[in-house]
Amino acid sequence: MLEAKLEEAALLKRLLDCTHFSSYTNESPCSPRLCLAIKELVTDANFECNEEGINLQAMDNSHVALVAVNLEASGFKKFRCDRPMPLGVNLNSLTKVLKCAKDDDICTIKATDDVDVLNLVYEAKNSDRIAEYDMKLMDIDAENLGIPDTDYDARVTMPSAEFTRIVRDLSLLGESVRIEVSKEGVRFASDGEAANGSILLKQTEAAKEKYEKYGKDDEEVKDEEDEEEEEDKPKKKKIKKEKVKKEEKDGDVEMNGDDDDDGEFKAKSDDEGEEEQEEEEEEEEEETKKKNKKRKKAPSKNGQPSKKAKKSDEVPSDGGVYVEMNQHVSLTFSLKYLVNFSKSSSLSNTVQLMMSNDVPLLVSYKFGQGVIKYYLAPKIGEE
Amino acid sequence: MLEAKLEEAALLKRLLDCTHFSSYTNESPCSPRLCLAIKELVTDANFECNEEGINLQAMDNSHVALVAVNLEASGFKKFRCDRPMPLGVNLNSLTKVLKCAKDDDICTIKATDDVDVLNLVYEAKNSDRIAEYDMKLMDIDAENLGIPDTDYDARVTMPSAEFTRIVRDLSLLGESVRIEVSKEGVRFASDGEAANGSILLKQTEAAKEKYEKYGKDDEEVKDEEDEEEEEDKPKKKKIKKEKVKKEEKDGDVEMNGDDDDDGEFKAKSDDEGEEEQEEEEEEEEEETKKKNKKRKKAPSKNGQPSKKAKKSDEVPSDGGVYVEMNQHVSLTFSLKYLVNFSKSSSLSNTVQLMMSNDVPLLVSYKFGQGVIKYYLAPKIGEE
DNA sequence: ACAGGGATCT
DNA sequence: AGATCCCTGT
Repeated sequence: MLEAKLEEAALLKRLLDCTHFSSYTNESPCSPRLCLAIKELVTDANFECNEEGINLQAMDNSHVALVAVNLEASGFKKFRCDRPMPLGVNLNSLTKVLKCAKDDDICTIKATDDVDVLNLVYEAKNSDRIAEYDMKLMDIDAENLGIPDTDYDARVTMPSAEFTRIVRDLSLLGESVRIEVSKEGVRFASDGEAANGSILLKQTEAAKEKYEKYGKDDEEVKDEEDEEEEEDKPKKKKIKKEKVKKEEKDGDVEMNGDDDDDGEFKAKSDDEGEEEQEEEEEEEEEETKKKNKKRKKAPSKNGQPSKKAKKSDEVPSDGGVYVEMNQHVSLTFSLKYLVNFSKSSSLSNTVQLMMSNDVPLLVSYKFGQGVIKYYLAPKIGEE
Repeated sequence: MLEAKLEEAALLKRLLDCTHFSSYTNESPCSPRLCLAIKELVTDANFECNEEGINLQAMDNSHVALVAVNLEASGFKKFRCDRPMPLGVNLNSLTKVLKCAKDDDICTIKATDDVDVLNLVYEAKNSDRIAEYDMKLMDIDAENLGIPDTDYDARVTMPSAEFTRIVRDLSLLGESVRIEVSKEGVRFASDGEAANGSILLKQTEAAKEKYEKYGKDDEEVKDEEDEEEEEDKPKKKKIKKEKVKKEEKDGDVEMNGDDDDDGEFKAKSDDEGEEEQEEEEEEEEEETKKKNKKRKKAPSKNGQPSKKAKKSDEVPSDGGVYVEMNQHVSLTFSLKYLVNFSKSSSLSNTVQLMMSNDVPLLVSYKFGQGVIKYYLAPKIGEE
């Protein structure tokens, strides 16, 4: 059976907003015909549960975008999953049920081995209210969506709010955006009927320092866990750039630091998982203000203020932009999807864009309990 | 070609809010049927650019109201316009493009001589972000809207916030307002189904002193420009009040200090027009904190604080009311337009109402970089 | 505390 | 497409 307890129901609620994007992206007056095109980008999804946590993968109905969420077992206040089980969830139903939770409720989800029902319990912090819901589950073909496993040629790390702002702005003008990473920085450009727009973000030194280790925390954490490569870290950091440029393999590992489901890292992951649990408790203590997660008390330079009570990010949002690239990339994407993706800024102050020419864009938000990744196929042969 | 750089994009954004008023003035619950009546008061406008600055004139679609904006070249951080050129702008498009600017961006607009595209560049203060937009221009018949060139019998100078409040309040009751200037002050009265309202503003001594020279700076500046009537100035100032009362002609000139394009006053206008430009600059100068440019150093007594970095006004808003009149006037206007006009309170703390019986009202807001003037025909034979 | 803008729902 | 509600910014 599965039993997972979350300190705050808010996380699930926000996560579902980010997954179950169905918005009427009618910001494109240029193409009102598209406004109704999306309706529901994702309606059903399998929540794959195992002892390491919960993974969700779903492809939008038009098979252009893919969303993958990973919640680590350590991100829960309590997590137990005796055997792998897929929970076939209708996102509309889950959205409704989650609306019945208050943001600060303690939320426990349970499923028995016959996985035909998901049990959700919302408990007020002071325990004077307990709400319980049973949601029917469905049988979804666990078509394992081939997550593209690419070595990206460019990675952009930037404040999620800025990304949100950019795609929202450009969606006022046109329906697609060309993202171009070059030595001068990253450029977002869109052509519309009324106007064309182009935004160039230059890398800042501050951002470079701040984000240099971002996305490689996994390693650090790992290292820390391993406890033996402490002295290695600094080295790694220093050569990181070179790695990206020279060692495709290692560079990619770093670039893909977010990858969760790769076999070869499994062993290590296991360790992490258990440790993380401990950390979790630690965290709670740390989270004096929020539900943030910063697991290890790593040589954390990301001592983040965690402004509101909403975002649980490790990096302040006032960020600046950090660009890493092996080669110039230029890709065109549908803005309506990116606008949807950018709703994840409620989960993290930082976003990473990973790109290589002619392969899907990866938009990744790391948050305290895991990571949400979006993949979007580029438009091809577009003007 | 045209190249104009503004210290803050916010000015343009606010200006467009004031020009492109399309609001559903549904503040009138009394007449919900009117809510949809306006939709778009002004959709397109020509931005007339020449070496002296930028002028915009537009009439609302129902030809009842007219808006005229003058931005002085001196109000820009940089301004260059090699030859006069009209930029035919769709205000909807410009609104969208301006939404893509952050308020504190440095904004540069450029147009080449073929004026088919307006180029807007938004540069973050720290230059790590540069956004560039190209907006298509259109060909608009430069129907030179006959701006009424009246000698006004009454002028009311008051805090713009108070005017905003009054028209908003009265718009809750009825759809028109009678504005009456008499010796006791200025009265705003509206009759509605639910209630009638009447607001009397009496002139205050403080306001008299404060505003005595407001709107007449033009003259001073003019004199300065002319450079030869220096000795005349003090004289003029002293008799100013008398002028208003005795010499209709001269009084009007003063009262009409803002008029820009009048045929018969052209000769005089010419002087005045140029003068105004200078005054503008004066005003800006006073705004020591903003993007001022102050060319001439006038004997400025309006050393005004200019609170925030937003409003660029020469007079504090805590104002009081100053009334000048040659004769009693009483006129009735549509409140929905006045409510729209009053949005310009974001540009200036002070507003001037100029009236004569049976001619359009002139509502004028002067701000650091120029002036925005609204003309509204009175309702006639109304109850 | 109020106003404006954005997002969601009908 | 319009109206209402919520959130953010001033």
